[in-house]
Parts: sequence; structure tokens; C-alpha cells
Amino acid sequence: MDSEQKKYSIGFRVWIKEENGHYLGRGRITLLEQIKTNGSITKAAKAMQMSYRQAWQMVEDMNKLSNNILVEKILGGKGGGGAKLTKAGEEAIEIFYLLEEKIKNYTEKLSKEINL
Amino acid sequence: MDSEQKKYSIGFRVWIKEENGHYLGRGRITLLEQIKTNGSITKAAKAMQMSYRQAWQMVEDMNKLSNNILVEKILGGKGGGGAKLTKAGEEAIEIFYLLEEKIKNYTEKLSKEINL
DNA sequence: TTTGGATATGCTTTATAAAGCATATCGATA
DNA sequence: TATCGATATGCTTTATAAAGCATATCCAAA
Repeated sequence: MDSEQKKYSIGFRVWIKEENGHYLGRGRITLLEQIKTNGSITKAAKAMQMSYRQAWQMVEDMNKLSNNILVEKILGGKGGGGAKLTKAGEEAIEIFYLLEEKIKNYTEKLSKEINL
Repeated sequence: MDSEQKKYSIGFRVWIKEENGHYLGRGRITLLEQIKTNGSITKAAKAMQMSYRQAWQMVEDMNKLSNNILVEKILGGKGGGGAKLTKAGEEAIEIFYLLEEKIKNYTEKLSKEINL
């Protein structure tokens, strides 16, 4: 009847803030996953084509804003060192995914109601 | 009992996509409002410290992706011309605010459930 | 006590999105 | 038909976040 022809959908980004700054977003969660997989910040950064500089800074920021650090640094050792996720780090990933998922479902529901 | 001390909240951004690209987000809605207030793209851009170039491009993009244009351009006339919102433009603002509001409420609800 | 590969960090370079500049064009009004 | 302040658009410059480079430091293991 009317001339609606274009199709619209809803996009979103979500993140968790702490009083002193950005805490967790998509990028940081991906970094955590890569650290988990690769066992070091260096390798994680390389894997996601990010500079070590930035990856290291992200880890630093996250750890500062968390109640319990998410990434544990290992200096020395037979491999020269590395980094691994703490329990809190693993949980952070879970929590963030759940959050994202819920909002995704909600926006999909909303997009059906919207009439542009 | 446990050592939870930091306070977390959820931040988000939402936008409306059309198949051929980004359609409406915070920035564009603000621009629409400024055009409504100021009656021209030039003045709207100035008011929000945005370059005319960019503001004009945004209007162009929005109009291309909408079923009915959101901004009507006026060339010539006693003031030399200007721009004003169409009915669809006014509605777009309403719809976007409603969308943002609903998601805001939902994230606030979710933030209470989250335990970091 | 040497080795190794990682963490840690200052400094320089680069990439690119945004801004800025210049100028042509538009057309209702008076 | 001259005017006016806006729209329209190519081209150049700038700002700045990200990347890249260089190098010092760390310490468990062998």
C-alpha cells in the first residue's frame, strides 16, 4: 500500500565502564581471547594485527580497572615469559558475551517494531 | 564479604543500518535537530562545530538511504536559501530517540544483574 | 651465570579521516 | 535581471591516533 521498500536493521556497540574509564569492549575481549589462545601478549597482538604497544597498554588499563586482574604476566621462564588469563579474565569474556547476546536479541526484537 | 569495590556501568551506541550503509546514528540525529533549529545546513554545522563539508555529505547520505528524504534543500529565496526537515525527518528523530531510550532502560536493567 | 623470548617504555614515523579553503552554482525575491 | 546567502564540490592542508622502531629490563630454567 505504502512505498516502504528499503530494509533497515539495528546495529549497536556495547561496553562496560568503570568510574575511571572504559573497561571492556569488543576489542579488549578479542584481545583477551587471543592471549588465552596464544599464551603471550606479543603473539596475541600479532595474531590480530595489532601493535604490541597497544595490546600491552590495553592489558594494563584493563587490569587497573578490574577488581582482580584479568591477565597475569609471566616474566622469565623457559619460554622467556608470557601472559595468561586469570579466572577473572575467563569470566570477563563470558559475561561480556552474555551481555552482547542479550542486547542483540533485544535490538532484533525492536527492529521489527520500527517503521521508517 | 567479597572484595567488590569498583562500580561498573554499561555504555552503548546504537544506529540504524540500511542495506547499503549506515543510515542514522547519534551524530546524524543531532545534525537533523540543528537543521531544524537553524534552518540551514551551514548554520547547523557551525552550531555543532562540524565542517559544512561533512554536514552536507551526511545529509546527502541520509536522504539517499531513506524512503522519503529527511532534509529538504531550498535554493534561492530572500535569504539565499536554506534547508528544513521534512515530516519524515521529524519522525526519524522521534523514532531514534525512542529506540535509544528503550535500549538505555534495558542496559540499566542488565547492569544490575552483572557481577564483575 | 648464561640463555631466551617475553615484558616494558620512550621516541619517531606514518596513515588517514577531518577540517579548511576556494569557487562555481542555484533561484525566489524585490 | 541583479542580489543574496545558501547549496554544491574539487582540492589542499592539518590534526592526531595508530603503528613502528629501538632498546632496556625481567627472571625461571638449565
